[in-house]
Amino acid sequence: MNILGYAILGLIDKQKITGYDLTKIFNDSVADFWSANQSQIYPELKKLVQAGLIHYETIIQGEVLEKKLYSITKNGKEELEKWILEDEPPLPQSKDIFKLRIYFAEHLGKEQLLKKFENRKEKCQNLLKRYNTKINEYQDLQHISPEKLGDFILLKGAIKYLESQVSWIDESIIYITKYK
Amino acid sequence: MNILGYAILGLIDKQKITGYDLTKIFNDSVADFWSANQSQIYPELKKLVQAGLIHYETIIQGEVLEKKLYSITKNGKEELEKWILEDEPPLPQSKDIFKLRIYFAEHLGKEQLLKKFENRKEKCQNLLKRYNTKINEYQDLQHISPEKLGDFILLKGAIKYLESQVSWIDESIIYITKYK
DNA sequence: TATCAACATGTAAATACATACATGTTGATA
DNA sequence: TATCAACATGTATGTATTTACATGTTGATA
Repeated sequence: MNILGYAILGLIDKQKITGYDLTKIFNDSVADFWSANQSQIYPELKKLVQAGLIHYETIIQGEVLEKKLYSITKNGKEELEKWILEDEPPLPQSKDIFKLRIYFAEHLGKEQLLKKFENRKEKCQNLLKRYNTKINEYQDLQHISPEKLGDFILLKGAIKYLESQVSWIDESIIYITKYK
Repeated sequence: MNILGYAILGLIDKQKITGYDLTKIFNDSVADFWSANQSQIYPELKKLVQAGLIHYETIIQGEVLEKKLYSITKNGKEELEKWILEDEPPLPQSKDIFKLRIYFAEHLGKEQLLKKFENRKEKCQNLLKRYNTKINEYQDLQHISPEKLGDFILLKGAIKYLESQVSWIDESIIYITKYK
């Protein structure tokens, strides 16, 4: 089974959910460490049902609109837990077009280079703002519920990452200004 | 044209190079922001030749071993520069199995969770050691050559990222110890 | 009551990527 | 001189992912 399958399994395990809402989650809340298109999700859900790891009940929304509410099976829960306990793979490699272009910075003038960094900084700060809003919901750190601890730690990680990016960008702008 | 094509174009532009050495570069020096398998590279080189963006001379190594030394064409250089100047896409999304599993931390015991973080920390520190060795080659910051500025800045970025990761992990270990 | 964004579920086609297969040479060293 | 890691170039197959297509409902609001 592929990783997306486990990701979906884990999300369904947290709560009964539709394919549509799964899609939103992959584009919002978990986008920082996993993502998937809607066109991947529906087929994957089908596979998981066939494998007996999840099942669904059909809900009628309004007059006729059918939506499928998925939940995890005992078998699915077992598979999920087995997978979570597996050894971790090597550090992931990310692909970053911006950095790739910076690697070819010989072709860029000083101003063009600075502009690219300023632009990147803005993007980081926008995302940072969103994440900071989110983390304010976790005021009561002392009594954080066990099932929210992972979410909180990951959000902290995303924020730390973005902050380090911004600090790197500021530093880089100084280097470029001085030495380019 | 896909991004790998531009990546290869840019690398060839820096120096005449073989497919074999390109492969090594994608697994070593630029792996932090781009990567590619050997099975992608050879077909891509063929496409770039067909598109007239690169060409090659055949070199004989030893008695009979033929290797193809690629260089960029005028046309290729133009395409490359056009691409480098393009607007930057949104912040890249990376996929991280470790973080995905942490998101499902309800299923992990305290010790298991701590072990995963310790393991991650070790991996970060190993890579950090390699990068720190690398950056020591750039002592003469004052007179850094313009074509090395990008490399240096990116290496700095990779190090900053790993350091922030390690700091995040340490912080997380404290949270887990306290609140799990 | 018309409009429209959000809700809801899927498929098709193309591209990108990883893993494995396949073959042979060179050069160092034991 | 036998061995073996590194050099060197490719192809085949399967999987993962993206982009686009395709259709219809619901509920808010103008």
